[in-house]
Amino acid sequence: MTVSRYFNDPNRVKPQTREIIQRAVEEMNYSPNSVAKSLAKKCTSIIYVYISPDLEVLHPFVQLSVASLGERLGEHGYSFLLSRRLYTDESCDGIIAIGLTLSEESVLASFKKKPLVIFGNNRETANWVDVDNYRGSYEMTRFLLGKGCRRVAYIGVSQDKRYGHERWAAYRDCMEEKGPGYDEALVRMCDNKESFGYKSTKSLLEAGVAPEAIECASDLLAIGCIRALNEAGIAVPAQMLVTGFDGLGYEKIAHPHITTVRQPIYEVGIKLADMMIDILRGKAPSQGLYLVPEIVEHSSTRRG
Amino acid sequence: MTVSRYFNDPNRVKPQTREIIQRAVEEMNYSPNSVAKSLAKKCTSIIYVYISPDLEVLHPFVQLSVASLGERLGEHGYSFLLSRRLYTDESCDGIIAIGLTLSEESVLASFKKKPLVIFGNNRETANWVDVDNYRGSYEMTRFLLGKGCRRVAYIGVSQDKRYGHERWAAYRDCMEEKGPGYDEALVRMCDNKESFGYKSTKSLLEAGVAPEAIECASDLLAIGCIRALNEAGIAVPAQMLVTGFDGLGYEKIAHPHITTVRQPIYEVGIKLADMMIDILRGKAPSQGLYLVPEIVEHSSTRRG
DNA sequence: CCAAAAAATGTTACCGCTAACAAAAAATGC
DNA sequence: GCATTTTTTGTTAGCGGTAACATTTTTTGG
Repeated sequence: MTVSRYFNDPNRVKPQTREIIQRAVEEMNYSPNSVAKSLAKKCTSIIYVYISPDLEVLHPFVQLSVASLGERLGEHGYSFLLSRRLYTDESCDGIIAIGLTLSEESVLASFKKKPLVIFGNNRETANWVDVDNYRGSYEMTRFLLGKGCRRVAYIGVSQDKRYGHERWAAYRDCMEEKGPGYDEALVRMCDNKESFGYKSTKSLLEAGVAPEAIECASDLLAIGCIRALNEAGIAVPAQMLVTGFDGLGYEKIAHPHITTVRQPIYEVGIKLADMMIDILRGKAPSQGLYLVPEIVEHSSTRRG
Repeated sequence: MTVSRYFNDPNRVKPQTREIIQRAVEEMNYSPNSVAKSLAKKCTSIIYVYISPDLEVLHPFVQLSVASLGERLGEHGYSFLLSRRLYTDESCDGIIAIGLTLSEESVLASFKKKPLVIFGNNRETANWVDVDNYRGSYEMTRFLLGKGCRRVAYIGVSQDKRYGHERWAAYRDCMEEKGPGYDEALVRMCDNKESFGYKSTKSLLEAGVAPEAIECASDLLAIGCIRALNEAGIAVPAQMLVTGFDGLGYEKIAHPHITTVRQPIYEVGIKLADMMIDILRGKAPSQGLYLVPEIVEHSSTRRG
């Protein structure tokens, strides 16, 4: 009846009637049933956000979903249903997937009915947003070379993580292209944990390769790195520059604060949401989007 | 028709028919529309999880909701809709609220239609789950006294945070009841940041109050505390014991690893979910539930 | 003041499922 | 084989909205 109009476009009911309805609504504490609405309109205003169980719960990308992604969807009138399982259920308007593994990608087939946006560069299947790890890492190496360092050591995350490989490859390429060349003796690869940063640094020091800077593939590694340097009596940044990667909070726990490559995870969330909304509104979106991380300098590379 | 039965209880259709349906389902890639189901059954299998915007996005309690709470709800067939705004919309079976402020509590009135479970000890309004900060802190002080320390210093989180007050009060009471009494000279209150842990420790050292142990109200504070001690050449734990509170990951970044009071945030999520499910199943639940945090000893208090 | 146009409201069918009951088919017992 | 019970399937109405059209009321203009 007219009440439906009242809720969807109050201007389309006569002011008098509007008041009558308003009073009645308040009196009976009525609010429209959005389930019925969804059924009738064949859209739910719900976006299904899938976070791969492969991602640890404490992963910052999990937070991203609650933060910027959720906010942005909310601004456009969408709710989001978080899940760590794949449902075939389709009571949503679209799906945003975070941290998809290859095997999970196959399940996407069954999801083809609904628009899909992925965090990660799935070049073929769907629209995606990703952080350009390669470029961030490349620029960090260049940044250190620009500071006059020649012997830049690298503590990387082992290659079975895609981001670990990308960051390392960028370091290698930059050392080749803009620096003194790539030297394996200056490189250590390990798991992304504080204690491995510590061990790798010790290993570098013991090897006597005498670097002028240590570039770490994560802030966590850099924290361990700085601890090892402290123990060895090597001052940061006076005697050694140290850099990290991520910029999600850990860089400010260490002292000195760590110069890092800040991953724009909030922007990722925004872009994921925007891309989805564009699709739902019928705009043909860009197929893929790389976000460029940015170097944030702190005291671990500031001399004088 | 019979298809509905097939989906809800396959045993209630004849095996032959079952196969026919099965084949048809596969052929047309059919899956039941859960929106229509919700409308007909008048329940949605969706739990609305409200996280107060007052909580920083990076707050571990935000993660908890994605982790254990979400998992548990999922196990029982519920999805959860995360939100940082209060909707009057009622397309959910129940509401779980995290980090409610007092002003938000008033909005609960409008939510009375749906069962509500709160993280925090709202003694009056609703069912709740909370962590017993007082008890955790009390036991930590006792733990240090039990190690033979008499002069236990305290770096606390300022009192405008409820947990800050509770933890401090427990320290005070324990020092009174089980120790040498409460001495304000041994206490510093500050914001919950690494740098304030550092400053407060310096302040304690400069004041010459000569504590044997420093109890910090959070692991973050303890990290700063250890840094200050390192700088001053005071060895932990050899010359000074240090403890933290939270046990959410930070305690393992510092060296030595910090003895802490682990907040059972995963259990909180489980309990919140269980409480909600109990209510939805018609069981009268316990009104409130305190979860007891637990001391986890690491090397920052281990001598010999 | 009346016809025509515009604004406001009402009517009907349907979104896709389930509950509750009705009917038909199969199994059982004597 | 027939009545009775049990199992299986079908029918109907309705969940609470919306779209599309129909109807009524109000406004407008000459």
